[in-house]
Amino acid sequence: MPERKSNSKSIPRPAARRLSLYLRELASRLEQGETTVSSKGLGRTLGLTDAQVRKDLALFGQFGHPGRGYATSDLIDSLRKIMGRDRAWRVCVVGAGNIGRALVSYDRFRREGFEIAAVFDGAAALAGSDIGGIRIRPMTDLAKVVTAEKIALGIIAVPRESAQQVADALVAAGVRGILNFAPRRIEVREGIGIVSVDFTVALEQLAFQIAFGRDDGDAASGHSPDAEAPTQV
Amino acid sequence: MPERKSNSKSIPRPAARRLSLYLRELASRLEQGETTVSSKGLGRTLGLTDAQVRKDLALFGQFGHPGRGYATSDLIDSLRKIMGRDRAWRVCVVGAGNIGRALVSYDRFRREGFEIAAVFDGAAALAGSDIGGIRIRPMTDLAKVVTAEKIALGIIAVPRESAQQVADALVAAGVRGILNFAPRRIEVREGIGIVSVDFTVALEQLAFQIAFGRDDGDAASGHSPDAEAPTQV
DNA sequence: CTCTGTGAAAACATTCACAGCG
DNA sequence: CGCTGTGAATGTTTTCACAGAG
Repeated sequence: MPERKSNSKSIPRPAARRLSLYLRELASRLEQGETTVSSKGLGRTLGLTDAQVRKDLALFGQFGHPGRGYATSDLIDSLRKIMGRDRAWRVCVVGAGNIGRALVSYDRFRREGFEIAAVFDGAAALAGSDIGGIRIRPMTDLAKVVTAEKIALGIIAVPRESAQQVADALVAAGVRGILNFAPRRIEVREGIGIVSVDFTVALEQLAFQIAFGRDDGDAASGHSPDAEAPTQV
Repeated sequence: MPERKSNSKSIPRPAARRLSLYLRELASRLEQGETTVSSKGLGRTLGLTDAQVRKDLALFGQFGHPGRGYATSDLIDSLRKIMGRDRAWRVCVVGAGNIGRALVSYDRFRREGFEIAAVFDGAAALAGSDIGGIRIRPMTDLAKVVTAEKIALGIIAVPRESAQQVADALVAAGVRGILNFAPRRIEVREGIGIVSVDFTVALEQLAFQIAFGRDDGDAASGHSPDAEAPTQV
């Protein structure tokens, strides 16, 4: 087996998750007018130690100012860049059922730079109708539209049975990553990103916390990137 | 600070996540008629090593048969019991917007033993209307209904701004755990379960995988239990 | 020979603790 | 001082590797 190319420094998996939390919290703080934050303050509201926050940020460079903390706005800019959030992502949703429709109507995606550029559904009956002004297209148009609209990410909101097949079609059409809401593991070839969210698993983790009496508070996490050699939720 | 009571043996946090995956995969295999599974076979389809699977299961007892593997049906029963899935859970949804409506219509919850017994929304305008036959009730009825309907879990599907307040109301009403879809960390007192799912964070993890070129495939995970001394997604 | 359960080793992640900057 | 960045220490999770059961 060939050596796996290890990007730059290789980011601890748990750290990658936390980066999103930092970004979300920082945006909130900037809105509150906090122009500067300390690792202690950030860790406090996220339930992490100050050392943890500093270690995570230090993975990508030196963003802080000794004695002063981090400049909120600058740190946001840096993190956005690191996470690929410094540009808009064009997204398509496959499946116009309950979940698909809710996602298409979820305004936050657009505000955060994830623009839903197309919606597909296999049911001929739905083709031509629309969700909040976005037309539902037949699956047969997928490859054509993904290319024409420069769509980089696909969201799977179809039943379990057709999920892998849809994933294959998305990858063949050229998307670079998939967010999967179907309750099964999706396999994609190396180089394609994958994150899964399973609502039932999320509720089950909750039941487990209660039934088993976990006392630690961190842990399960509702979506999981289940990539090439994956774990998934 | 007092010693934290450690339940039974204390389950590795990542293992708790995987338990849900085992259960989901096992159910699928039983349906296919596979009456027996090996740690290797299970690990294979979930992207885990066989040793990992055995270690996880061994945390709770001895379920396997050397030379033979695990009896699918028995293992499912054991895992269901361990995870608190051997009984029905009554759930309420707070927020009748896009996400709330999609969740109420998500049939899989009921099939898996999570029954949505009530839906609440703060907007007076919605009170009285219904979603798939379930009446939307005003927030003022929350405590009364949670008690009367013996609701144990609450799902938060309201905007960020009111999420913590709704969480407090749910806990005060007596729920034992909360599944949060609002994009912020929710604080609950010790003993109350919490898992969060943030769609934007899920997409962001995907963007990160692509932008940063992560090559490992496991990692981020879309929902996170952000309990008392939490981490959250 | 197949496959589990499990100590022991290795890998990984978090926390500590402190030098050094402003 | 307050606060960052970081090696060293500690704690946790995964993998290895094998004894023993069927």
